[in-house]
Amino acid sequence: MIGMKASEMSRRHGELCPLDTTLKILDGKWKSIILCRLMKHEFRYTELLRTLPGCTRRMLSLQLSQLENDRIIVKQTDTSYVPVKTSYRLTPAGRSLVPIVLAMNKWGATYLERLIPVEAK
Amino acid sequence: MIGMKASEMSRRHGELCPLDTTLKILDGKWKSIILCRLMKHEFRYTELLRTLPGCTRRMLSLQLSQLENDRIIVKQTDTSYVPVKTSYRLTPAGRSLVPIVLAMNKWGATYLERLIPVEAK
DNA sequence: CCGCATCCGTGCGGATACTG
DNA sequence: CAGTATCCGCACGGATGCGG
Repeated sequence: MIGMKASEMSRRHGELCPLDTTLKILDGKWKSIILCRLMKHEFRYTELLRTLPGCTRRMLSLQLSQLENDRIIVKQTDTSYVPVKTSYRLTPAGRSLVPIVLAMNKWGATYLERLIPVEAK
Repeated sequence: MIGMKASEMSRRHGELCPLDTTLKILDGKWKSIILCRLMKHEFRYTELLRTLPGCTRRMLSLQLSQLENDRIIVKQTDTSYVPVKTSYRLTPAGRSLVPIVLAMNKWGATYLERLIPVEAK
């Protein structure tokens, strides 16, 4: 089950569930925030790393390669430089996910606001 | 970190991230499908269990109690019966999540369709 | 009918060191 | 600069049994 694509993972309930496919794609400690970065513009690897305090190179590589396997982002490697320059940007599929990510972010913000009075009592 | 509410969990990147709050609420093997069931109508515990092939009582209880802690669903207990009758339904917060769940489901379906030609080659 | 307690395997993510 | 390799702790979820 390791290294499997999200599209192959969503048969957990017997049938293939599109909702779980989407959730699986977003599942990973740094994926959501990486998508938030990449929806602004493309990023270099180290540049991206610097915007993610607490994220190790290992984790960044893992999350990026999973997003790449799921065709949400693409890596571009420019070998005409030494050391090599790589950059990451959203694919069409990745861009089509942006409105949903924004909707989830907005829902979460409202949820947290509404929750404060409940938590405080 | 165990038994923590989703609202308390989303500080992983230092700042509180509403997007991660939303993802955390949906994070759990059976939560998405439970929400799919409860958006139709309320369910009894065992009735719900029968619609989730492969889900154990332990897992159903776990997922339900987490959704309850996050104020997405409410449990109603009718003690006038023996054995006790319990049922679960969406809260206002839970109902407000439905459009997003539907959007994710739709996005996932389109994603899987588009992927088939890519995977096949 | 509706759970909770316990034990346990597996995989995620942290820490650290190494490389083209 | 942009990764990979290895080791490891811990939480998630499966299996099973008990209880109000």
